[in-house]
Amino acid sequence: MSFKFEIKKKIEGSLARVGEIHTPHGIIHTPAFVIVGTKATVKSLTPEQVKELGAETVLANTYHLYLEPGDERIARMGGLHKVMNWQGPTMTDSGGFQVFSLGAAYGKNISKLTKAGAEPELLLPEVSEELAKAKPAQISEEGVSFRSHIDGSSHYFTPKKSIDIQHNLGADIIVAFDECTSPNEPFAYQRQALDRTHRWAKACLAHHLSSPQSELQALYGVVQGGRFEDLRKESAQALVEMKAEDVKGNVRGFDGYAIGGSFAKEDMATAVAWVNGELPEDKPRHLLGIGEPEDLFMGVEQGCDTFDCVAPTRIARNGQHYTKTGKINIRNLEFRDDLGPVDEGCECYTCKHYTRAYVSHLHRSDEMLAATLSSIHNLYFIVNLVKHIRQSLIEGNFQEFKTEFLSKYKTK
RNA sequence: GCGCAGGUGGCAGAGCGGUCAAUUGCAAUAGACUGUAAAUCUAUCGCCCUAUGGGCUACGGGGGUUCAAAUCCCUCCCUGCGCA
Repeated sequence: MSFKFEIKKKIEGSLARVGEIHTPHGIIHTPAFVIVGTKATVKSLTPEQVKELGAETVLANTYHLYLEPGDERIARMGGLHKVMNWQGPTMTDSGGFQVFSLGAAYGKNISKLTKAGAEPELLLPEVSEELAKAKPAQISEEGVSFRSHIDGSSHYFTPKKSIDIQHNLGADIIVAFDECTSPNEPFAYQRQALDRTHRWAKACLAHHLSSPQSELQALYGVVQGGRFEDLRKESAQALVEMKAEDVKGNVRGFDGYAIGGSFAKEDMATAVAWVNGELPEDKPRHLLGIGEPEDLFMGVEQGCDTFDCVAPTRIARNGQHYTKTGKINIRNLEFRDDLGPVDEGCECYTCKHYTRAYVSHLHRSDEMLAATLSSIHNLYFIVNLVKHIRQSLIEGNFQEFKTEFLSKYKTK
């Protein structure tokens, strides 16, 4: 197995560490931000642009690629790296998040993160059976039935199926099929969902190790448990204990762990800390779907090695840009005649060559280049923020860097 | 000059006697977005106020009919098309 995690430096009195994840397609220098390219493309960017802005790893999605163009077709085309023309490390998500976004969260105002003091109606249990039926994802004990968001056709995912798809896709790091629950679900449901996620994790591990692909691809288990300390810790422990025999007869566990779930923002740091306190030090930890600057500092501090998030590219397409002083929406009137760069002092391609006024114009006129230039900037900002965090850990001035950055960076 | 069709909020374009400060789209002004149902979604969008209510000014100009007119009539101005 060519996958390896090396810790280069541990930070005293903290869960944070600096490391390297070795994959068949290169090294991920951790802490690292993984760029999301759901449908085997980072929206609006070529792989050359992705590489140039400093990204090492790209994450694609099982559910989306299974539907279109089909994982078997991707395999026939030569696999994810080949079709994308991306030579670096890759990950695929399992479709577990779609269990949530197309299931419990469907049609509701809930997402990966819930605002502090979320609306009371979100805390109410599902009342309408009709509404429940309208959801494209329905969970059963064995798996999840989906209706395609593209054409409405029915599909069924099981742990085994998710792993098969991810084997066909061929990413360096793949993820166990899990149920991402809503933070508003009560303990009893979280308990039940967690047991199910664990059974699925076990099935994923066994199926993965029974395939020769396990020599080439690493599998991460996903910790769930909602906002409950005992469930979170139990989840981490349960996954760590899971073992199965691989094709060569070696008994193996997960190659790494991912932390999943939808959080109330104020709960996230504690949940991550609970989990990482339980996970073994020598395995990489990925924090799924998290990536705002303040969250990245938190995640690193609490012992996470990698992160992925759609925010940099999604908000870029909607005109919003990271700057050292907080996010700005370039479409706003105040930037229409602003001849400065998007973020003063930024070394990205966009900031080196274009003005706020021009980027604003591109967004106002819905030009395709708007998405490209803005995504380059935002991805550069976040990828390099995490690189900077890594450097500060190496140099021993993480706290100083964090304090300085966050004192200037305004969140609303 | 004659005939026909039109002139409605920044633009396009509904409405054709009361339920119209006026459908809708675009533009505009903000906001949201955290394992991508997302190049998406939401709000506001005549003026003023003691604002889940009230007042004022408005559908080319002017004048009428009517309890009531963006909607009907007269007239003037303007635009497009056709014919001279």
